[in-house]
Amino acid sequence: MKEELRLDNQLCFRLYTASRLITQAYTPMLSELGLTYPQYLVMLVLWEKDCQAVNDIAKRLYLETNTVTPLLKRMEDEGLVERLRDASDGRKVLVRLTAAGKDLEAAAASVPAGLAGALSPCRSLSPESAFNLYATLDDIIEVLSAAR
Amino acid sequence: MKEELRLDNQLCFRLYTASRLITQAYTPMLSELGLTYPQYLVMLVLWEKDCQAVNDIAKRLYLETNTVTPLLKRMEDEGLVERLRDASDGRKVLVRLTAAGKDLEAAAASVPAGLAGALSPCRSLSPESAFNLYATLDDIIEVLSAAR
DNA sequence: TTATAAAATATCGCTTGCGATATAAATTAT
DNA sequence: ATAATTTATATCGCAAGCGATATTTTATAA
Repeated sequence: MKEELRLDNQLCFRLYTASRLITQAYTPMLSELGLTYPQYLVMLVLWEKDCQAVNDIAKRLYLETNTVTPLLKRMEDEGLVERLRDASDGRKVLVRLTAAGKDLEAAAASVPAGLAGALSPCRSLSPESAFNLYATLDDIIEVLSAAR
Repeated sequence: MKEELRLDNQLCFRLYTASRLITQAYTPMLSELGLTYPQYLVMLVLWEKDCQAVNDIAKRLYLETNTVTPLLKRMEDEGLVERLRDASDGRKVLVRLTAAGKDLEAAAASVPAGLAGALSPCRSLSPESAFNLYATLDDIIEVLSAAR
């Protein structure tokens, strides 16, 4: 068979698998907070800057609004956020943290360290190589998101 | 806010985003072949070695059988594979390429080059740094899949 | 001003992905 | 040999993720 079609030669397959496995590593910690992984990402966005429009959140996460809208509705049902029309632009829906949503940040503070613990056996994640990994992934993200 | 909770400091978010964007970069090429990205991965597995049990395919892709079973059913409906009980072990279902599934390999031969083209503006994907990226991702995959 | 276009969000339909669980076949223990 | 366990696959329910499309509001053009 063609060498290029070998699974082991696929960058995408590694990214896809590593991404899924890391999400799974988060799951037990996040389920204690009552969050899924994409919901956690939304919370990170809102903890950085509260009260953002749906579109702003979607862009920040490189997701489409048709993914984010139902996600936010579920989070509203959970009492994490509230959604309200922007008075100055009736098309926009602003998403704001509830008190419970704000409180969750303190509980989430230990999550990054928990994940670092799960990844600690990775010898190839030295500070230097992690830095290189970040740079390469950022490069890929920038190139492919610009192409869209 | 805590520095560790900043979205830009999340390795996982980069992997998650890069993975999704690369999958999207594949989509136009794969839809010409009538494949989704996970279906393409199954085809890569079967082109390497035809006639494998559901479980073997799932393990190779680090997926659960409850993901792979319906995926394979859809591929059977598309006429890409056929599924048959293993005569020597009635629990197993063997998955075999149809003639159409085999023929698709030739048409897929240009896909890796197409993706390489989409990624070609990435200056940080030199052969050397791609090699490092592979090694780091393999390390993460090995550590996290062993932890499960 | 009125028609047209653009922007923001939402809806619909479909495929993944996975935890929990069920079913059937093979293996092991008693 | 029969019961208990393990293995392999499948079913169910739910949350993403996204292409295509609809709806509403704002901005722009005629």
